[in-house]
Amino acid sequence: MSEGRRGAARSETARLAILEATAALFAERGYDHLSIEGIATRAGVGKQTVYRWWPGKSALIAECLLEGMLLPERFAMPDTGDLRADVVAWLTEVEAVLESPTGEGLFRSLIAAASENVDVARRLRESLADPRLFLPRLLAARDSGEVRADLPVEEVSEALVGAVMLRALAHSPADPGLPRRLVDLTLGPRPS
Amino acid sequence: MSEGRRGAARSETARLAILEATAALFAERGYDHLSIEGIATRAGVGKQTVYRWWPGKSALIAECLLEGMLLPERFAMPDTGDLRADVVAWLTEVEAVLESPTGEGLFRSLIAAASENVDVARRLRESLADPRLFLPRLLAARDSGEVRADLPVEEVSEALVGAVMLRALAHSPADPGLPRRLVDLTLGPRPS
Amino acid sequence: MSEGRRGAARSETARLAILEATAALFAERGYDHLSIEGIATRAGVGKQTVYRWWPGKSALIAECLLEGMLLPERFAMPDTGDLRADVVAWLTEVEAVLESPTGEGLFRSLIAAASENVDVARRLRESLADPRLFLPRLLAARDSGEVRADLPVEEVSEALVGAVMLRALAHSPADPGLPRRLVDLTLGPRPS
Amino acid sequence: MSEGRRGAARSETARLAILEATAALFAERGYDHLSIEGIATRAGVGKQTVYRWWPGKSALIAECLLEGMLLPERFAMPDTGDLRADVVAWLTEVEAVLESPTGEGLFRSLIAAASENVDVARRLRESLADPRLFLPRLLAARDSGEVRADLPVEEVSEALVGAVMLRALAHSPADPGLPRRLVDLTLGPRPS
DNA sequence: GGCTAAGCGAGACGGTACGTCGAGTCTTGGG
DNA sequence: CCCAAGACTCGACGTACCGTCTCGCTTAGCC
Repeated sequence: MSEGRRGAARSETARLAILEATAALFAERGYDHLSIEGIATRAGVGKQTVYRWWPGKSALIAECLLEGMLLPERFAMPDTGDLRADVVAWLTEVEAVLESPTGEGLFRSLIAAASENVDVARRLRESLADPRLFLPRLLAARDSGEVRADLPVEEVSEALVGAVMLRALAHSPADPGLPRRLVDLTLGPRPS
Repeated sequence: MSEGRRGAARSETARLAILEATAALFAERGYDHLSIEGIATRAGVGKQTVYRWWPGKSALIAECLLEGMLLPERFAMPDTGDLRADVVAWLTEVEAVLESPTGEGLFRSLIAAASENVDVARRLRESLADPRLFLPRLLAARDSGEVRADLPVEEVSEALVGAVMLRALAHSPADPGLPRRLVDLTLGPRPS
Repeated sequence: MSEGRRGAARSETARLAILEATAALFAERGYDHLSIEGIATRAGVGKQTVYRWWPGKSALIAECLLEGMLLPERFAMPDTGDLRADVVAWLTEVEAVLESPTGEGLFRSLIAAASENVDVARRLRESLADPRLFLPRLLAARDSGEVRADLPVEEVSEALVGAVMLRALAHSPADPGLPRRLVDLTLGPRPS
Repeated sequence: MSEGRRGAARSETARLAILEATAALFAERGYDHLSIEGIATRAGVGKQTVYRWWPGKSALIAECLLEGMLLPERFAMPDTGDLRADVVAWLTEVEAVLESPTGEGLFRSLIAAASENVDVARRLRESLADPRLFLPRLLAARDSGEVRADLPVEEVSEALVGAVMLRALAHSPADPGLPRRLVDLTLGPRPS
C-alpha cells in the first residue's frame, strides 16, 4: 500500500516560494531577463532545489500559468446566451490587458516562453480561450442557427487567439473596434 | 558631393559572412542557442565587427529575414484570379514548410526572435503574407463580389497568419484540410 | 551498572562498510576527490551515519590508517641485530611502495590529509617508523657502540621519514642507492 | 621575427592583483579554504581571467611562491664561512617562522598545496634550501675537511628540509635546541 | 607620398548566469 | 536511538557569452 518512499518529503513551502518568485520576476523583467539564479535567491531557496524539480525556466513559467499566477481569471468567456457578444466581451478583456503597460510585455514574454516549451504554448492558449469550453458553445450556436451551419468551428478560436498574438508580437496599437470586427470576420454576419 | 568619410569602407564581405553565419547557426541551433560570439567565429570575423553594425542578435535575424536568408521566397501568394484558391495555395506552402523537420523549429525560433524585436515580428509577418499585397487583393475581391461586401478585410491576414503561428507554437500536427477550412472561415462561403 | 543507553547500538557493519569505502575511494581517486557523499553511497549508508561518528573526511582517513587499511604492515622495521641493515631494509620497502603506481599517489594523498589533520600526520609517521620502536633500537645501538655516542637519536627517524616524504612530494624518481646513503648520512659511518 | 600575436596584451595589473589576492587569502584562510571565486572577487577581476592563465589554485600558489609573495627572503642561508653555523642560522629562522601563529598554518597549507602540485613542491623546497646553493657549500666543506669526506651530500638538504616539514605536519612544538641537533646529525660532529 | 581615420581579425578584460557537485543539516519512516 | 533515504540551503566549481576595450594591421580619401 505504502509508496515505500523514504527521506524527507518535497517542501510545499519551497515550491510555492519558487513559483511566486518566478511570477514576480517574470512580470518585472520579462522572460529573457529571467534567471534561475535570480529566482532561487528571491525565493530564499538553493538553486539545486529549483533544478531538482524543474528542468528550466520555461517549465517554471508553464507551472505558473497552470497555477493561474500570471494571467487573470477573467479571461474566461462569459455565457450570456449571445455568442457574439460573449466573444466580443472576452476579446475586449484581452485587449484591455494587452493595453496595460505591464500586460503588454508580459504577453510577449509568454509568447517567447511558449516558443521554447510546448506546455507553455498549450496552457497559454487555454488561458486565453480553452477550446474545450469554446467548442461546445460554437456547436450549440451552429445548431441554433446563430452561426452558419458549415462554419469550421475548430478553427474559430485558433484564428481569434492567433490574431491577438500576432498583434501583440507586432506591438500593434489597441483598437477599440477590433474585437467586434474579428468576431464579425470569424463568426460571420449575424443571421437576419 | 563626396561623403567626406575617411578610412576604410565597410566590408561587404564581412557583412555577408556574418549574415550567412547567423542564418546557418539559427537554422542549426535555434534562436536562443544563437550567440554573437559563435556567429563571429563562424564568420571568421572579430566580435567588434558585429557589434559595430548591429545592436544584438535579434537585429541580425531581422536583417537575415529581410535578405530572404531564412524563409523561402515561395511564401509569396500567387495571383491566379481566384482569391480563395490563391490563399489556399499560400497556406499549403506554409504548412509544407512547417511540416519539414527543420522548418518547424526554425519557425518557432522566429517567433521567439519576434517576441523581442518588433522589426522581426513585422518582417516575419510580411514574409508570410504582406498586408500591402494582401489588402488590395481583398478589396478587389470585395468589389467584384467574390467575398461579402462587409468583410473586415484588414483582419483577414491577421487571423490567417495568427492561426498558423499559434499552431506552430503548440506543435499542432500538420492537417491537409486546414488551409481550405481556414479560408472558408475567414473569407466565408463562396457566393453562389 | 548498565550504560543506560537506549535504542539501537552502533552498527559495526555500517562502520566497516564506511571505512572500507573510504579506503577504496581514497586509493582510487586520492584525498581531495574524496567526498563524504561518495563514501556514503559506496558504503550503502546514509550520509548522517557518517557524520554521526566522524567529523570529516580527514578523521575517516585517520581511522583507516589506524586500522591498517591504507598502508601495508610490512613497514614495520625488522630486527636482525644489525641496525643499519634493518633501517636500509625498511627504507627499501618504503621505496618499493612509493615506486608502485598506486603507492605514489596514495602517499602524496596521505600527506595532503596529514596537512589538515594532526592525527593523520602522527599516524602516518608511526606507520612508517614508530618512534616508540625506533628509539629503543637507537639507544641500544648507542650503548653498544654501533653508532657514535653523541648521536642525536630523537632526530634520526624525523630526518629519515622527512626525507622520504620530501622526495614523494617532489615526485623524485626512485633511487636504489638512496636507502643506504640516507642511513649512512644519519647514522654515520659504521665504526671500525 | 614578430610573434604574430594579435589582440590586446595580457594585463600585468590583473596578473598582480590576482597573485596578491591569492597570497592574502592563502595567508588568511589556508589552502583548502582558498577559492578561485574568492580570489577573483578580491582581485576585482573576472573568474575567466584567472582560468585563462592558471589551471587551478595550486598553480597560483606555485607562482606566488616563485614571486616570493608567501615566504620571506630571509630563508636564504647566510655564508659566513662556517657551514655548521650557517645551517643552524638558517634552521633557526625557519623555526622562528613556524613558531609564529600565521607561519605555522601557512607552512602546512604549503605542504597541502605541494601534495597536489609538483611545482609547488619543488619551489617550496627551493624556498627553504635551494639545492643549487646548498650543494656547492657542502662540496666545498667536504674538500676543506669541514665535514667527513664520504658524507652523502645530496641527501643533506633533503633530510633537513624533510625533518622540518615532518615536524610542521605533526604540529611538533618549537624546540630551541633542534637546529643544532639536526645539524649535528646530518653533518656529523665537527672534526677536531 | 605621407597623414590620418576608420575598418578589420584577434583576443583580453570585468561580469552574469549557467548547470553540477558536494558540504553539512534536517526530516521521514522503519527496525 | 540507529539507520537508509533523500530534500534542504549554501558555496564553489569550471564554462559560455555578454558587451567593451585594446592591439597591430590594412585600406582609402585628403593634403
